[in-house]
Amino acid sequence: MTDSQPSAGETPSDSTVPKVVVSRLSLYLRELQRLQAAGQETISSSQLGTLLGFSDAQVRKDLGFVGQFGYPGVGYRCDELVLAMRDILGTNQPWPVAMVGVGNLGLALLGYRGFGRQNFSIVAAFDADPAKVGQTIQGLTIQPLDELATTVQEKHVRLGMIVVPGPQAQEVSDQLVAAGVEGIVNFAPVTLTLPPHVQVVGVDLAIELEQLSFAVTNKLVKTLPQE
Amino acid sequence: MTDSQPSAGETPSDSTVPKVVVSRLSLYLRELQRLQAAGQETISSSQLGTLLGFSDAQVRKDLGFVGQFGYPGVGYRCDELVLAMRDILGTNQPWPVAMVGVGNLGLALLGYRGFGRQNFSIVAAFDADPAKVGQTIQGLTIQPLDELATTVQEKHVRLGMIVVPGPQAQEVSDQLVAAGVEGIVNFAPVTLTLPPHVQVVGVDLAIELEQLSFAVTNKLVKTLPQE
DNA sequence: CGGTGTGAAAGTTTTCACAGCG
DNA sequence: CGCTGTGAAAACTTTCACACCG
Repeated sequence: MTDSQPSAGETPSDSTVPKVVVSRLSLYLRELQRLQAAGQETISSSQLGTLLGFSDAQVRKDLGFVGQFGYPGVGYRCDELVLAMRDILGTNQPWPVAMVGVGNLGLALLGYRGFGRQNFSIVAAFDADPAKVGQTIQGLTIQPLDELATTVQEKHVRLGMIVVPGPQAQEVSDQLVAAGVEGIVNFAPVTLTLPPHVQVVGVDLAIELEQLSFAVTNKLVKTLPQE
Repeated sequence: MTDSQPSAGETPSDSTVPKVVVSRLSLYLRELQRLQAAGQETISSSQLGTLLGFSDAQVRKDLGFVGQFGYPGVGYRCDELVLAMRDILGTNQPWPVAMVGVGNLGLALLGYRGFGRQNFSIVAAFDADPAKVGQTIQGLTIQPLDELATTVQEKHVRLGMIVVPGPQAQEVSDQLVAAGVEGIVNFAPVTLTLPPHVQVVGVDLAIELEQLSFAVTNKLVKTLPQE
């Protein structure tokens, strides 16, 4: 019920940035971090675009949605832009995440180092299977689901990750919402019904392959960028 | 784009279907398969749309891109539409997949049952680590990378899955392309450079979380559908 | 110069609205 | 009737092109 308080600091993050633009911002950030690590100081929109398969104009327009970062005649300073993108995408602050479902995939995600790089960390893991509860993995003790609400509170968890089989996903999702998470990554192959104030991103591995089988079958040369 | 290909035919899969439409077709198929399993015979565009968070018009337009499947006054017959969608997306035929990189995530994907459901099966797994080569997992013996080309040929592999760390991904990708795969799912957090006839879908788990942290921070209520 | 930021034009996708059909 | 398929309108996104800047 509270109003929205963007307060993102200095960026004009008021207006709505199209979703597709946000997804490209993530790609820019990923590439910029690589360039930065490689010691590159500055980059132009056309260089960055070429690296990712976009036009220079698109890079500039996209960045224009969230601020003004460039130096005419020079381009963008990598480290400055990395900082700005992280601010905008939210990864300058830590994000404690709760995972539900510690099967094959859950285990793998617990061990995935890539999350930490962007300030996400899985701080609690839950499973409905009593045989799994109590086991310690990657330093985390698997908890029963009835501890979810308390733990979310205690550990200031804002995001949940659903890694249970499809048929259980909606119920888990309801529990995460009741516990107060603000966003959910859903690895289960079902569409979740959620209150509108809870954000969701779905990752269905079979669907990704399906997109590919369509593209291959139809020899789509159409679009370029990945992810 | 000028004139239309008036009804008549069955699958006018000639013209280019926008990428965003294809991704929704996958969601329709997923939902339809669930409905079918639940015994539902028919469904209208508005029911299907409601289930997924789309408008009825969008469902009809999307389906209109790939054919004519509906019965006025009735809707769509679930089993018919499932078959048609699978034909279009390519999952009525089997897709043998080669996986490269058998770490945490690779292991989890090897055990993931969801692929089989859509006719994908991982028929070979490769790793550069000599300690892993020769191990048998899920009935598959891990092979060295130098066997990639031969195995791709022998097993008629058309798709590859890259599950190696970022720095190795481009090289692996080059090898997959050289071996003749037509499409790649890339789980490594880098953008690959590929010849234009090879299709790619990128899945970067950290980026998915990033999209969520942006959405949560900016209280985006904007868009609805997942995946 | 080389390169940004940005209006205006072109192109694409979504929504509307309605004829037509079983 | 209820619901599809589809042109036409509206909304949105990308590309173009150019003023301006260091």
